[in-house]
Amino acid sequence: MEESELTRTRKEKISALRAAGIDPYPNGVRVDNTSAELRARFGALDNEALGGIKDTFSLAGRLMAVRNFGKASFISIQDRKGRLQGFIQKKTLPEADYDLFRRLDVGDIIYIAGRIFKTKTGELTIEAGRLRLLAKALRPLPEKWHGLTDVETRYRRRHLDLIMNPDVRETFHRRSRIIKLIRDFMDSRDFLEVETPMMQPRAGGAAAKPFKTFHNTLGMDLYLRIAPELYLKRLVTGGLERVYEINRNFRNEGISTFHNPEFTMMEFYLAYATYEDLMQFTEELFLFLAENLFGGPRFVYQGTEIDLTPPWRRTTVREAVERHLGIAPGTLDDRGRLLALAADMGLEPQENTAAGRILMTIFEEKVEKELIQPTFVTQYPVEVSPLSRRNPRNPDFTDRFELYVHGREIANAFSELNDPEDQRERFLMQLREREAGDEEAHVMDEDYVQTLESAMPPTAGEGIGIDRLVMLLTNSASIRDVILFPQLRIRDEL
RNA sequence: GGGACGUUAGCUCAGGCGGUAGAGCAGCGGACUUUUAAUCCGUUGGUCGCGGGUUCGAUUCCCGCACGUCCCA
Repeated sequence: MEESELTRTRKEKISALRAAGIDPYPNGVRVDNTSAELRARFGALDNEALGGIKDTFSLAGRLMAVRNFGKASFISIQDRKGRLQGFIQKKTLPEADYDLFRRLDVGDIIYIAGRIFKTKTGELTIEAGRLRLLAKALRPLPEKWHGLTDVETRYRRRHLDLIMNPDVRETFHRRSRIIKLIRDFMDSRDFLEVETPMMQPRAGGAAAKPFKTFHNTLGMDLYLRIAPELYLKRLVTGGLERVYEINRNFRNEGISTFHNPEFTMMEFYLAYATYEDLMQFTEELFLFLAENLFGGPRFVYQGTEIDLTPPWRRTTVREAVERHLGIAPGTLDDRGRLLALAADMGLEPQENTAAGRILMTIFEEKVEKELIQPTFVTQYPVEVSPLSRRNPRNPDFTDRFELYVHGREIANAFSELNDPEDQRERFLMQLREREAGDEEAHVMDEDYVQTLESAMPPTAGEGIGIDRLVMLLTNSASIRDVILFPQLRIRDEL
């Protein structure tokens, strides 16, 4: 893009500053305070009390506003904690500093130091006795009243979004806090945080298409991981017993308000536990987060109150579908009835499609979006659960649950399959699906089967989608609002 | 992949049934010592997303494309 008149003017200002012996990008300045510290210390004092304080305080940040009254000006400085007002007077500043002030633009990074007082409107203010330019901005800030609202620009120029929109800063502060709280919770349960490969020779642990890359020296294909699952279970087999990882997964799939190609997942594995233990564990974790964030189990997401008070509803996939369709319990166990139901819905399953897959299609199409309050959906078909332990009473289904809140899957967990021979059979079943054209069927992983042959303790494991959880807890409608740099198509122009 | 909507100044937005466009903020010049969207006077700034078609003439109409948002698959 052609250089704007505004930028050209600013470059001329920089030249003029340099000609006057002023470095527009100096370094080494120390700042003693943040806006919030000063506000906390002095915000409650009146001018009489403040007048007794002879110390000077310094503040650095972005110049967000200038209100000029001839020989006096009010400025607004924004740092990481908020904003504080500065008062600039010709008579209290060194002449060189005042000259510099006249050359500043909104958007510049500056430093001021001086005594603190309150204006007659009661606003806490630093009366500048010194002023420095720390970094000159060449581009103007977005409009001061409406800010930056264009969604595309907000994502592509996140720095402007963060400068202009306090809500956005708050969301990402909260995201960080949530992840810290999760770590606190996991630590309190004696878990070990680990890191496992993001680049894997086989992309296993989930049903998804991977991104592929190539290692030049090793001369081998590698895949960005779609899940850390198989590595974490190797660690459990190795005796670590309680492990978790909070890290990115990569799935080569569509992008939507709930999907980003790279997303953050916490996976954890707990030896000597079952999926039923994890339901309680999940309730406790979410409640811990809500207590810390909201002071209780209830919060509002997109206009709907969500109540995390345990115990949460539990239902099997089949019960959920039967109740939703208003059909008699057990109906879905009959393959003919199942096919007919699917056909009625226009789902067109193939004659040879596994019953479990048809059931899941109906569930995903019709039931998922109805699960508003937190709900554990259990007993997933074995066909779609190649790493889960079979239910002892009904081996066509697995001891697995997914957690749904506000119609979206937030977590997925199961009692882990630790029988190496069953695991090999499951992989072979997946291999047949893959050969039949299912690109998301699990790959064969002999190395993992060999791990299980060394005996993995009975274990339960769970994955929690951190971005989706943060969406819920920050009332964000789109996953792009909780990921700092969401994936967008590249644009040629700047 | 399909549908709807959007793309006009740095930002937020108007507008034009076809004759190359306006406002506010920002910028620039000026006034102003308690404002906080400061105010007042003056003023600069545009390949109207990109490409093609129709036309004497397209930013406007038509087609295609790009990018984005939302919805559906």
